[in-house]
Amino acid sequence: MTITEIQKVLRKAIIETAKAQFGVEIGSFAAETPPKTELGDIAFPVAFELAKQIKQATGEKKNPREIAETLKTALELFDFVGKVEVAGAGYLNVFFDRARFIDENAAANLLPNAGIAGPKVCVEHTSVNPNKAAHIGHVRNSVLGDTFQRILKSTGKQVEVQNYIDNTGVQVADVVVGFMFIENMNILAIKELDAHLTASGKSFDYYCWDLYAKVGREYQTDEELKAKRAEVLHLIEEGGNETADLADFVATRNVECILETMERLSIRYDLLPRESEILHLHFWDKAFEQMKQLGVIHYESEGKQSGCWVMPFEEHTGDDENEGDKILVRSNGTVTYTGKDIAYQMWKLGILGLDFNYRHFHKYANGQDVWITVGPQAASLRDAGVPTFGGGETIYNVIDTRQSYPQDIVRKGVAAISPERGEKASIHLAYEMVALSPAAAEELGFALSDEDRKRPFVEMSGRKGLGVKADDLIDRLEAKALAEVESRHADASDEEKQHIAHQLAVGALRYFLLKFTRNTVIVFDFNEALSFEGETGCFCQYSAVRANSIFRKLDENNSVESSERRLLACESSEVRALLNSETGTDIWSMAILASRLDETVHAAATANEPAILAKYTFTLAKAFNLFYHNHKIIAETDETKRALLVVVADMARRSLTAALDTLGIEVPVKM
RNA sequence: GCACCCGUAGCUCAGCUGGAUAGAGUAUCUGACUUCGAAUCAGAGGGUCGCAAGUUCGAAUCUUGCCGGGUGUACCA
Repeated sequence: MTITEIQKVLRKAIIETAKAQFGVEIGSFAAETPPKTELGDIAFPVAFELAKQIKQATGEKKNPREIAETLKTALELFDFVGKVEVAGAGYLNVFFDRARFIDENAAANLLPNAGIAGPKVCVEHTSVNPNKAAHIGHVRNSVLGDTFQRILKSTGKQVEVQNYIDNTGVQVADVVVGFMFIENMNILAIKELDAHLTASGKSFDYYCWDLYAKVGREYQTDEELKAKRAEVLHLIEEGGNETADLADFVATRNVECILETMERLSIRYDLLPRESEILHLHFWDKAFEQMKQLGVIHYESEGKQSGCWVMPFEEHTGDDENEGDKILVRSNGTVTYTGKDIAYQMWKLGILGLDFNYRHFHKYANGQDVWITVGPQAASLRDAGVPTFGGGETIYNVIDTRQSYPQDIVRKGVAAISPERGEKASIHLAYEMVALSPAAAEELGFALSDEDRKRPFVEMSGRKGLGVKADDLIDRLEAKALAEVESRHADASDEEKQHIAHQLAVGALRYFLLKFTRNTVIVFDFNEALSFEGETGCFCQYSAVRANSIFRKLDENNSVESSERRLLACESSEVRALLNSETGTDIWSMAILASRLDETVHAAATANEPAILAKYTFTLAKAFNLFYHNHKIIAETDETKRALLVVVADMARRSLTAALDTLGIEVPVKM
């Protein structure tokens, strides 16, 4: 039995006993992990709550300890329970039958549900405007989304990963304005430039990064240029003209660059839905129709919002008469972003009644395919082995917390159309931004105002060109890791050294972004981000590498065969005695910690919080480091003890490897 | 104005639906490589959990009010 299963059985027993003995119905109650193994494996502080309820129901005053004693007797009947202790004022501390538990879990799958295709869910993340290179703030989004997606898969969900491409928005328009009216380039010239950049080892998205910032600066003084923006935007939205073609090329090239950047971090997608198709396939019209029919939207014929279609949004009341309303269609007849997003979310949930057309976009090195949406003219491409996209049972949108308000409106809009799915089907996975300390911003060569310098942090801005570009940071991490690998494994081939350096860089960056909980603003610090010591991905990888190294040695010596490991499986009195000794408790605490992976992954999925898994992984790595320091596994002369150490070390390394894998971090062969 | 988030060790952060002595990393100081590799390990110092009330067997956690910081609040996307 796994811990989760044991917990379930114990809970049920407590509820039944409480009912039978005290006549009280207790609903949910906490099960916690005691602070130390010496205090037990699962603790239930349930007696306090029961005492209260008994008093309410019968007027009888019972001591929590007394209640706990009664429950203890009931729990001790289970054969997987070693003993139960009543501690403190009424804690119920359950100790497992250690030998039995290890016997059952030693060879078990640590993530029993992984790979089982349950209901389909959609996770949207990244969604970087395709007009520049990705910076570290975008990477936080992608790493969070990708890790969360992996967590969901580990709990048995079928996951579709989407990266929304806003290829017809103002941000793309800005860069297009830059190309057309500052650089005076047409699409041919841009293609030439692209080829030239590629040949000289530079990238298109970096060029756009600078150009975008330049356009932003020019706008401040050049009103004429700013006027071009609306013009260009309109042409892009409309499609079928030279400007739109140019924009499409620019956006697509940036998408390719961003996908490459993300692939460096083992982040991949299944689908790239584009805004251009949402427009051209008239998703909004369909949603609009439904909203009108259902009466969740109404036409304003007078007042400030005269001529607009608005959706009431009661939660947000203010002084303004129309504060509670959200405009979806402007008085000039065009639809707002919120309106388009409602239609898009409906598609994701499979309730729009329209679908995109699709084209194969790219095959990743690992064989995974990524598809992109295409317009109506390519309808014939639909049936050529195209997978089914959208229609998720639940949809997760990884979007930074500053978008909470618009996200809330979109979710309520969708809920108004589909009350049966309600607001629960759509989850905003909000996270705080990655900002720069004023010092770091100046270190990057940015002139700050006196006011900015006094602030706790300054936010990154693509528009201003202020930010740490993802590829730059990965490059720095790889270079630093390579130097370290070089100093330790000078004899390895260059290819191998680079591969290891790459794995370490990915581990460092992913862990760095995951160790903070979502609602913590990360004030970016180069020293911390580039560190390989302490609470880092590298630390966790090191622990796993050492574990593998021990097992490699074991195999070489051939001293411990798998059969010998199974020796432990017989619950001999020897093993029992050992496990209940003081060193045994130490070994046991390693085993039980390694067994908490599944529980932790579920907790992370339920709380929508990948940091929970990251913290666990670090704790596990740390515990294993200590474990192999305290216990000499290969050199252990007592055969029984050695077998036990091997089994437990194996549990730890498999758990650690699986945890790292779920975080998207690989274990190098050496480091 | 209103809404949401944050305030925990010098610094950066955890702390699960209230529970056991509030924990990590880092920095500082002191130890440990003839041992399964020291990107490691051990030890030490370091806390009025922003402030004040309240709820109760029990509060870093829940409620209220203050103080300080952040982010939103468009016929922008």
